[in-house]
Formats: sequence, structure tokens, C-alpha cells
Amino acid sequence: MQYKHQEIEKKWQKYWAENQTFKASDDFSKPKYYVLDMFPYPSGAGLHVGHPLGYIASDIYARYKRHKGFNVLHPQGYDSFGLPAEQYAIQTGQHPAKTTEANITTYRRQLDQIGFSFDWSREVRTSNPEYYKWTQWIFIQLFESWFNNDSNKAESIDTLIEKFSTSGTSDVNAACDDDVESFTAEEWKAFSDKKKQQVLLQYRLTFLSDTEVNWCPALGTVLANDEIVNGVSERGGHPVVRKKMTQWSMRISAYAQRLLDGLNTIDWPQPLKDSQTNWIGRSQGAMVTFEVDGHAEAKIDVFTTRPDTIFGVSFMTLAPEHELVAKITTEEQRAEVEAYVEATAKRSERDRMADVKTISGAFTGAYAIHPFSGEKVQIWIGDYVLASYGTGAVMAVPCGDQRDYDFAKHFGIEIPNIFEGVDISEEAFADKEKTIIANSDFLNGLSYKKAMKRVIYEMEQKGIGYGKINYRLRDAVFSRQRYWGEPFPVYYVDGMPQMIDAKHLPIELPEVEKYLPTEDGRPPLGNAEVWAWDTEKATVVSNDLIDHKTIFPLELNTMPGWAGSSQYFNRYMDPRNNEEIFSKDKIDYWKQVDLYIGGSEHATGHLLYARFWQKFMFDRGYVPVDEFAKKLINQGMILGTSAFVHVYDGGFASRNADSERDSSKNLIISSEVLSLIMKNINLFTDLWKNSPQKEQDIYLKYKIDKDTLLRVKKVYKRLLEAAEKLDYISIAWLRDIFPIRSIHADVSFVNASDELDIEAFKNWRPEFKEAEFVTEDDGTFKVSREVEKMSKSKYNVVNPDDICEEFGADALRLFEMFLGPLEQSKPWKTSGISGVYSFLKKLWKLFYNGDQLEVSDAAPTKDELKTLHKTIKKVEEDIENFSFNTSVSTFMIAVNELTAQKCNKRDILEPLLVLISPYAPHIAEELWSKLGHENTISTVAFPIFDEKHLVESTKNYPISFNGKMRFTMELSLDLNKEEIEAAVMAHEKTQAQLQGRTPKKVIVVPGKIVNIVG
RNA sequence: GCAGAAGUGGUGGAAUUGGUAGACACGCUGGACUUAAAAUCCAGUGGACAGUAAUGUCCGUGCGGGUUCAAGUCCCGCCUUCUGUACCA
Repeated sequence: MQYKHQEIEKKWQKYWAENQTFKASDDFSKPKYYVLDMFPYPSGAGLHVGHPLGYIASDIYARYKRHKGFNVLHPQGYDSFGLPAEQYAIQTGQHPAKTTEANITTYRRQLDQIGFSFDWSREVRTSNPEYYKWTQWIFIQLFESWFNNDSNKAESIDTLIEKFSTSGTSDVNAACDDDVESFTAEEWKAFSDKKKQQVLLQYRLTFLSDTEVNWCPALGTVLANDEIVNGVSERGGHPVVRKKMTQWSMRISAYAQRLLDGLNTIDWPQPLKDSQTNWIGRSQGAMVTFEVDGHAEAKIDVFTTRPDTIFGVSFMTLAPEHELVAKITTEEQRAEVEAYVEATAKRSERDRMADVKTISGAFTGAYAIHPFSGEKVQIWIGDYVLASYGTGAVMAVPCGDQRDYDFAKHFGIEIPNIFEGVDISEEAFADKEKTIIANSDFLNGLSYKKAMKRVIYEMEQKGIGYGKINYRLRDAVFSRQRYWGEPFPVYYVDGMPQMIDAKHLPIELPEVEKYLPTEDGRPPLGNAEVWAWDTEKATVVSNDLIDHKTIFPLELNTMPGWAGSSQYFNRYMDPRNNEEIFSKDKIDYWKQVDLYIGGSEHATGHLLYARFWQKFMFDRGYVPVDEFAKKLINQGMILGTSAFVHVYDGGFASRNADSERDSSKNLIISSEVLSLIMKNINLFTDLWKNSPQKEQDIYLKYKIDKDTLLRVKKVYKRLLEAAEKLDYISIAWLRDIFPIRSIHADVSFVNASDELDIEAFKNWRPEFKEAEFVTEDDGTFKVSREVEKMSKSKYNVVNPDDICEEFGADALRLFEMFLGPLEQSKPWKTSGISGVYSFLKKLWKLFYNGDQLEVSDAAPTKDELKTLHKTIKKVEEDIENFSFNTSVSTFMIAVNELTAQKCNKRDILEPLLVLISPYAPHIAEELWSKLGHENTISTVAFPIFDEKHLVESTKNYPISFNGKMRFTMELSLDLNKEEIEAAVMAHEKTQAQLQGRTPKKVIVVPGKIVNIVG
């Protein structure tokens, strides 16, 4: 019997589905293991071979853990709300639910054919009402919570109301809006109901606020910071402008410190932790208040990380958008300031970012009062100060900050030096460690650290400032002006948001005619006709019925993409529960994800938001741990190996002098021919110019040998012939230049030896139908290769369907792992797959002799046992270290050795199959059943490594001389150092190496190496 | 600019604590089988030099130094590539 991958793989995929082999049980007595892949978005393009890489790795690990006796949870589902389906709906009018469903079907088929051990009974889809019911539920919980800075955790809003009614705001230390007012308990009690709601909204963990948002006119929506790349939308590259809108936000900033601290408790890749740390952007410093001269009511608050340099302040800079600008600008300066403000507003975010070098600004004419010295300092505006960071104002210390320094130099502002023994004539001095403060009153002579402490103390004494930790992390905008997302469970009474009672959830997405924003600029849900909340019947009713008494309008925004993916990992633990988000006993058993695998692009989006929600859920007692994923691995990207053909792009020598260059007549040159031409371009030009030279002179002039000249002449002749076929005389040869245009060829037309199927290429690209192809000497045409991202536009996409068809899922799985370390990005080359495919055939042949299954029950030999146990050891270590590439090599070595040993012993082959089964599950199941087993191999115990089979009595010692290995020598491991040395010195080759010299030293490391020095 | 990762044959990569550099595979070369091709199998394959040959010598892990009996691996300085991030006060 031959190894027939197609038959075998279909058979076992069917078996697994029918027997629900990979269904995770809720048997709480077994140890659990939770392996999760990052939530896939089912795109219309389907999978390419790069996508399953992480899934294969996690699947191997999941299967391995089953062999190790764990109750494994390995679910899969779909992040099925999202922009592409909606964009498609706008273009075609098709309901996004429909296209999403179709995409999921394709996706599922592709996943199934790779043989993943997913527990599909737990599948979730974020766009299913039964699922988003719980996304809405969490939103309500956030609304009903506030963050108590004193307890450092989220609490029910009731405890805040309690505080307000007993002691007003005096006892409240909360994460809240900046502009909250203070009141007493009596005042609180006297507030109207609406006023109370307004106040509470400033404290809730999800809240409405007028925020400056990133508005993308082309997409008609607001984008989060991480959805913007270089000032344009990540999706589609559309421009983004800043705009004020009323939006739901999430008070993630309350968790900044805990999100930072939590990073120390989880096993995540350092680069990922670093980017979260950066994103959170903690900086320690002080808030300082500056009075403005002549404006008693105006105060400028600044945040600084260098309060120790406060005596170096020689001016202040406000962001052009700062609210005080208009107020304090003097009449003389007004025209200039207004012109500058207008000019900055016009500049797009992108321009501002691209243009970091240009220094610009304007003097307001106003002066601030230095809080310590009482001196007057100029107030400027400049666009290097960002309105959105800190307070939108800085105290400028030109001697200690390069940007302030540059600004001061540019505008001729004074640069006082407050550092001892430092020259600041060329640049600012920012080295904290070497700082000694001078010319600074009470700070003179102090180091950075001491000055910091002292100055903050003085500020607090004088009431002009205080020590503060600032975070870059902004509250996350949670509203999107989209159709295809979770609706908010919110209606509005008198402009105040009200939560719909959790028992009425889900609030389902309404039907709309058009998926675009309404004509008056409301979000797409503004098109819905049945979108009002009847508080008496507790149901969604027609908009006509809105009376603002019992029937109210519903929220028109929807939730962002990250809403559904911030809780799905917990929902998988109990996905069909309609009573609770998950039951307590299940979350207590499964707890958290043990291994999470996915791409690094989610570093500051999904992975930060999900951690935030988890911490919130932990605070409110819903989950037992405050980090959702113990260990995380970023799989690298699989890149494509693009193929290029090179089209000659220069002139031709024509028969008819005034004939135009005909664009349909092309010369396409094979890659090795091309490099010969490039290297010897001047020789070709000389050949064309017909300057006859002696061969000897050519060799000398061009420094080439006879063979090269011969090749050059051959190629030259072929080029002439090709030009002639195109009706030209020749290429118009130019000295030093051979113009070419490189164009992508579809990789499916190229074989393992980089040879192009010319006919296929011509059919694909009809404009080259008439082109002449200049081939290699052997008549083949070679493309050149380059590694690029895998993408349709580069024609280097490889589809896993084709691979599964031709080589099978097992080969695909093995090959993806074999390519290289999981975390690294690496290029895909389909030709390499033949290696793992023939490995599978060799494995098959260990069991089959022709059509005959031949497996012996005889006792294995010592060598066979050694091969087996060395493989067990290595493979187990590899899996534990996620070094899957090396275990594939190990399998190959094992099978090569067993083949050489002609081993067909059951006692060897059975454990070998278990080892291989996580990697190549189909062939393992098939051979396992052929050996007479009735049950699946997937839960058979992993073989146990036994050291005794690897114990050696001798060692083949490498004998080196001055560190260079010269020969090896078989010696007993029982020998001690002296005996080894004696044996080595006695060896004739040693004497030959020494040539009579006496060694200075002989290093003997028993069991390892011998090194003779001298 | 800052942060992180990585530079090893023609290619992907291996060498887990400093101890035989290049495992395993692709590709290539030669051979067997075949009318032929594919598939399969066998042998060789880092470079240079010497030798009919067995074999031997030298060079070799981005570059330059250092530590060590011994360095791809450790230390110092530089170069290149990739990834992330950026007027963050």
C-alpha cells in the first residue's frame, strides 16, 4: 500500500468530527491546559500559507498536552464584526452578515483540511447576538463602576454614591474627568436627578465626553490611535483629521500603573512588553503652576520631568490650540499669533509629523511669573508642543532640553546655564546622571536626584506645584460611526444615557436600507426605522413612537472591533451559557489562557484592551486572575519568495532609422544571462561597435577568462537573433548602462530550479505574447528571486488548498514548522516541501513493504532503542521550548536511522507514532489503526524517556591541537584524565602532529574533548 | 533619534551550559532504473591549495579588537538588515 495522503486525511478528519475527539470535557478532576490562537477575522481573501503558522504551532502543543494527560481546551471562533465586510456592503448592498457567513464557510473549510484539533462545539462569533449579548453586558458593568484610587481598583458605582451622600467629594480619590467639581454631601443630595447623572458620568469607567477624535472622512468614522499609521488610516490609507465629537470612552488610563505592573507577572515576549510599556508611557515629574503677568485669573499648568531645572526656565511654550492663547495674547502680537494658529490648524497631522526639523512659533506678548524667582518669562506658542499631551504647555528649559534649546536659538531667546561645569554653547545638556545644579538658589550644588526631591518639597510648601506621575496612555474612544458592530445597550432620556437592564439583552443590530452615514451626518444606525426603546414593554420599537416619556431614542454608534475580542477567551470556557457570561465553577477551573499564540501587530491594541477588561473583571469579582494569558508567543511572518522577469527597457538599433519604438516588441532576459550582461556590459558594447580585438587583449582588458568570453559571445549572438525576430538589427548598446524593468511573475509558473514556464507566463500577461525570451545556454528561462511580504499584488501568494491537495496537510504542517524558529519571519519556498513529503513516505515504508504491512513483535535491538529514546528526549525538549523546527529534523534523523537499521519492530514504531502524531496527526492515526488499535492515537500516553538506553561505554573524543580538531579517537568513558592523556599521547597521529615538540599543556575534559597546547 | 531582534554554505536553517561549525532539508553535480519524462534509489557537495589516490595543509560564523587551553556562543567598539516607535515636555 502506498502512502495516499488525500484518502487518509479525509478519513481521519471525518473521524475526528464524528467522534468529537477534541471536545474539551468539563471534568474538573483532570489537570487543565488552555491553548488559544488569536481571534481570526474571516477575510474574503481566504487563507494563504502564512496564516496557519501559529495555528499549527498551537495545535502541536495542544495535541502534545493531550498525550501528556491534560484536559485541553483548544477552541476557535471568529472576530466577525469589522470594516471590510461593511465596506463591501456599502459597495454592493449585500448585508455584511451574508458576506461574513460566506467568508466563515471558506475559512472553516480551509482550517478543517489542515487537521486542527479545535473543539468546534465551543465556536463563538462576535457578530452573533448570543455572543454580543455578553459584550453589551460587560459594557453595562463598566458603566456601573468607578475606579477608586485609594483601593486601586474598580468598584460598584453604588459605593461612590454612598461616599457622595455621606461626605461629598472630600473623601473621594477617583480616576475621573479633569474638570470635576467639588461638593458637599448636602449639595449632592440637593442635586437634581439629571445633575446627579451628569456628575456620575464623569466618574464611570465608560463615559460620554466631547473628545478630540481622529475623524476619517473617507471612512466616515472615528479611528483609535492604533488604527492610524503615519497620520493616515491603517486600513485604506485615508487622511485623518482632528474633530470634536461626543463619544463613549473607556477609562483605561485608570489602569495605567496596573497594566504596567502586570507585565512583570506574565511570560510574554520582551519586545511586546516594551511596546506596551512605551504606549503606557509613564513619566515621573511634577505639575507646576505659573501665573500670568496681568491676568490674575489665568494660570498655566505644566507637567515637567525635570522640575530640578526650574531655574533654567527662560520662556514657556503653549500648544497653538491651548485655550489661554486667545486670552493672553497682546494687541501688538495678535495678528502674528492668529496667523500662526490658523496655519497650524490647516496643517494635517501628517505634515506636522513628517516635518520635525522646521522650527516655528510666535510670541504672545504675554509674560508668566517664575514661581520661585518671580522673574518675567516670555510666553510663546509653538507646534512642537502637542495639545493632547500633558497640559498642552511646557516650561522651556533651553539649557537642558534639546527642543527648547533649538527653539530658543531660532528665536534668539536667552539660554541661561544652570549646570555646573557644562558647556552649552553647542547643544543642550540632558544627562541626568552627571547633572550638578548651579545658579538655582536653594538647589545649587545638588545632584539630579536630590534636587528633584528638594524642589518638589519646596513647591508643595509654597503651593505652586506637586510631584506627579504622568502617563501617555489616553482613555480609549469606544464609539464607532459604523453599522457592522455591537450596538450599545443605551437609550437617551433628556440627553442622559440610560443602560437597558441586562435581562433584556441582547439588543440586536437593526436592519437598515443603507450602510452609509445619514445625510445629516449621523451614523449608519440613523437609517434604522425601528430603533427606539420602549421602557414599558422593554423592547425595541419603531422610531415613530418616540415620545420621550416611555419611548426613547437608542444610541446610534456601535462598538469598536476590539470590544468583542476583549472577552472572548473567557467566554470559550462556557460559550453556550445564556444565564451568565460564564459559570463560576468553569472560570475557576479553566482560569486563564496558558498559551496564547498570535501576531505581534496586536501589541498595543487588542492585547492592551483585553488586559484592561480582564483587570476590571477581576476587580469586580467575575474572574479569578487579573491577567488573561500566562504565556504568549508571537509567531513570525511567513514571507513570499517573489519571482521577477527582466524586460529590456532601452533602445534598439532599427532597420528603419525613424521607426518608433514598438511597445509590443519586448525582449525578456533570463536572470543568469542578465547578470552576465551586467558584469560585462562594456565588452558587449565593444562587440557591437565591432572593434575587433585580439582575444588575448580582451582577457587582459576585461580581466575575464576564456570560458566567460565564450559565454559572452554566445549570449551576444542570441541577443542579436532575438532582436532580429523582433525586426530590429540589435540592441542599442550603451557603455555602462543596460536598462531593464523588473516585473513580478506569478510564482505558480516557476519551478524549484527557478525556471519559468514561458507559455503560462505569456498567457497570463498577453502584452508579452510577442516578446522574445533570451534563455540560458541550456534553453531554460530563469527568474530572479526576492523575498517580500506575501501579497496578491506581488503574485507570490501560495494557497494552502493547493499544498494540501498535492502534498497533504501533514506535509504542510511539518513543512511550516521545518521552515525555521516559530518567532522568526522566514520566506516560503514551495520547493522545499518535497523534503518533508519524502520523509512521510519513508515513515510509511517503515511499516509497509510494498502492499504488505510488515511489523514485527520481536524485541528491539540496543541501537533501535537508542534511536527511539534519543528521539523521545529531543522531541520532548523541543516541544517544551517551542522549538518545533528542530523536532522535525529529529524525526527525519530517526526515520533515516531506523530505515538503515531495517527496523520494523512494534515496540519502536508505536512510540514513534505517538511522538510524530502532534505534528502529522493523519498519518499517525492511520498507521496506529493499521497496527490494530481501535481508538484514536490522540490521547495515548506520550512515551517515557529512559536514560539507560543512551548510556555509552565509549566516546569518540575530538583531539585538538591549539584548539583545532585534528582527529578523533574512540576511548572508554571509564578512563580518568591521566589515562585519557596517556592514551592520546601514545597515539601515532598525536606524535605526527607534535613533530617532536613537547606539549606545554594537555587539557582533558572527560566525556568531552582533549586539547593539546604547544 | 530611541527601543528591540538578527547577521553562519548557492538557499531555509542546526550547533540548548564556551568544547568535533555547517545537523536536517532544498538546490546543484554525477550515477542507477526508464523508449522518455516524472517518481524513486545511491554517491558527492563551505572555500582555496597540494596529491593519481587514500589523504593532507590553510582559510572560514557581518567587521575590528579582547578574555580563554578552546569563542558562532562571553566582553568592548563599529557596520548592515529587519521590526516597533517617535516633537511625550
